[in-house]
Amino acid sequence: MFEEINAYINQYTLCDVEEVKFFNSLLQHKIIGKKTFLLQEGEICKFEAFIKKGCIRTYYIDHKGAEVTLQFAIENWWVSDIASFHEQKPSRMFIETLEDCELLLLTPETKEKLLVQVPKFERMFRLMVQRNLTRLQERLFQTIATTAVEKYLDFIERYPTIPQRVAQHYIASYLGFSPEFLSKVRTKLAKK
Amino acid sequence: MFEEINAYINQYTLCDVEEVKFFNSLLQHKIIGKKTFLLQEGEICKFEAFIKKGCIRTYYIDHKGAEVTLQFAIENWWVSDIASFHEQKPSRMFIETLEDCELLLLTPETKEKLLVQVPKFERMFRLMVQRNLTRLQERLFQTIATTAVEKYLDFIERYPTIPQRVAQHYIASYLGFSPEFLSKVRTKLAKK
DNA sequence: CAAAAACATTGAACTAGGACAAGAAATGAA
DNA sequence: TTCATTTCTTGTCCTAGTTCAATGTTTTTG
Repeated sequence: MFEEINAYINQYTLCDVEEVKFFNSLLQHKIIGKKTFLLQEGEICKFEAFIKKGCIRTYYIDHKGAEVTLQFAIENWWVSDIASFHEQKPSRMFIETLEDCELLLLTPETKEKLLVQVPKFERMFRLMVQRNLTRLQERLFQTIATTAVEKYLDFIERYPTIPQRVAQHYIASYLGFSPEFLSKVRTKLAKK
Repeated sequence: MFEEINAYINQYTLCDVEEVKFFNSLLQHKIIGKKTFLLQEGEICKFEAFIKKGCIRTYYIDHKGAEVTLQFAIENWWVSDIASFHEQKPSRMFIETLEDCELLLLTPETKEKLLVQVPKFERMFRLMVQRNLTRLQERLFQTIATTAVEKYLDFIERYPTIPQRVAQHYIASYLGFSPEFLSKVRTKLAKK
């Protein structure tokens, strides 16, 4: 049940058996079907979810009604709206399963319990957020500085398994352009 | 000397006098003139700098030679290349003073010492990075989903003091468009 | 397995913003 | 206080990406 997540945390902190046991005891196991919302705009995010199985997408809706995908998360990733989760304030985003999923959840309460009992997890979460931040800085830079073709090529190189798992227009909404244009980019690349 | 930074950390954690003293003892005071690089691409970032006085900008240079500004930092903000600092690997970015500055610096060593001696600082740094991440998520969304006019209006509302302190073309490079176009946006807005 | 729904492709007309060039204004250094 | 440098503005032409609409394809569901 906990192999994947324990392997994950081991990348960040070395814990003894008791600590790992305690950590595992706090996790809530959840199975959920595809095309289901874990969070919708306006709700308060009650979870940080580790994905054991499946694929999840987080996105915003802009004032013209268009979706902007923030993240695709697959096995061994975490999903949450960090701001909403930590400050327990209404979220601006949607979190939706794209496939049937198997998740392990922390709640604000269990996370807090964990951090109080085993403070070394503070460091792990800090490092996780730091990586995330670094990645997002790169992505912002790319979004501003590169062309559609470059963005697409970088995406399929960086996340080679995602295109096989999610609809193409979701990828367009991640890269920041229209589905039609992504289609044109792809045919252009295919011709070469 | 330490009023500002101690007020800053008090927002995040309550420390007793001894802890604060220890924290302060680790900080290195630095005065540095304007138009000076604290970090250049390829170098390893040796600091996290708290700004007591002055204004600093961090930016990337893309493969066409154009600058993309990641952050303007002023009094009571921190600047660093987090990825380079923590992993002690070469940076992709430039950090440059725009005004004469007075800084308080942590190095990888002093930060580590602090975290070992006073682990509650782990939490503070985690929360700092989390806020940063949240803000960057919003900014990415905005970059993708809004027009130049909207971006500019949001910028001057969010950071009203920055336009008086930095050259306009830096703001353009933050917002992700050309200086000429920002100028046109501004004249258009002025006419209304 | 058929019908419906969701998704992808292609083309034509359009637009937000870019690139370039030239001049005006501000800042700064001696 | 002048000359040089940097910054800002304005105009013209150009292009990457959008929008809309039509058609084809794949997936889902009853």
